[in-house]
Amino acid sequence: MNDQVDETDLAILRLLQTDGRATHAAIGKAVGLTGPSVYARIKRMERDGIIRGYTALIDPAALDQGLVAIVRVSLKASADEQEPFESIIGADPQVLECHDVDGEDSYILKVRTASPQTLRRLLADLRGVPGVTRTVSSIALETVKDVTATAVLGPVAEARDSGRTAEPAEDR
Amino acid sequence: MNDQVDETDLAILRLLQTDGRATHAAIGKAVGLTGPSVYARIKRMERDGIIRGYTALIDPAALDQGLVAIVRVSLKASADEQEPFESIIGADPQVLECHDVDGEDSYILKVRTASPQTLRRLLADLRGVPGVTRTVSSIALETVKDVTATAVLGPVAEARDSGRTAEPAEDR
DNA sequence: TTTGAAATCCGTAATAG
DNA sequence: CTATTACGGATTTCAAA
Repeated sequence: MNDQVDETDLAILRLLQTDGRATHAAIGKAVGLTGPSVYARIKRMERDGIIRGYTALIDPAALDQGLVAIVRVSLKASADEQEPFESIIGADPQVLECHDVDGEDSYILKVRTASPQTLRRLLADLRGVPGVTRTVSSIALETVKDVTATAVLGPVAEARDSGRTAEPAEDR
Repeated sequence: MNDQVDETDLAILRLLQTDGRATHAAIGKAVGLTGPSVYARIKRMERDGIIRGYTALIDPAALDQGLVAIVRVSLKASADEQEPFESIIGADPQVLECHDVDGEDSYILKVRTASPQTLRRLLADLRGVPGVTRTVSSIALETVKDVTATAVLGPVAEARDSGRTAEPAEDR
């Protein structure tokens, strides 16, 4: 499943997550390679889908999207209700995340809006989607942390535990 | 509060969110400016904190961080319990988001781990933090959507039309 | 993986609108 | 005040070994 990602690759990924516009030469100096070597590794990882792309991190407040809310959505338990919901979610740029979760809820969303009023409108839209029976919103008073960078913990090769598939973590 | 961000800036931000490594020349061609003009605008937005940085988007599975969970945390209602919690959250690279929310919960986290076992370990750490009285986890069976790009809906700091523009501003 | 090289790009400066 | 042109230096990208 895991493509070959050695430690040099991990170091490159770490640097690219810190600065997505770092030059190949600078990356090379940090990892002990030359510019073209770094270039080749990056191109390979882009081809393999390990690097999905690059993006600028924008201050949401500057785009008048300063309000964050987590929305838990309950959907009627019939298979054909998911399709319209997910396509609407995908089309709304104010919905940044949508996770199909186990447990009590059907989906958990992270949304960004300009104000409580625009959030209200968004929630009204969500509740209008066929199958949606309930939404519970939690407005973020403050976002303590919000990073996009996936943790780069170490070489992927080692298989410490590959137990079975996800079972609900029963915590309370 | 809003810095001056005109429609050209918005177009640049949109392009940079789509491709954080786009060249100034390419951006310029798209928005009708030359490379140096784009460069000046970008530098200004970086200085103003509108552009916070650049990052590569990495496939979490390639870094063995394929499991996503949303964790709701309840904290004892005393002011001095927040500090240790937030500092621990900030130090853990597996905690990607932490929102201080209103409502029933104290915090809502988004975490990434390798497996249910590592999630279990993370939750055990969280429950060990002084003041934490309860955690409720929802494991993502599938992440339907997960974007970092803030929606760029339209001009923020009011724009009086200077002629016809391609993209009308919509209030949402 | 490295070196080399060509095309492109960046970033500054000076100028013009 | 912002955009454009001009230009030296850096970077990307592709060869070849």
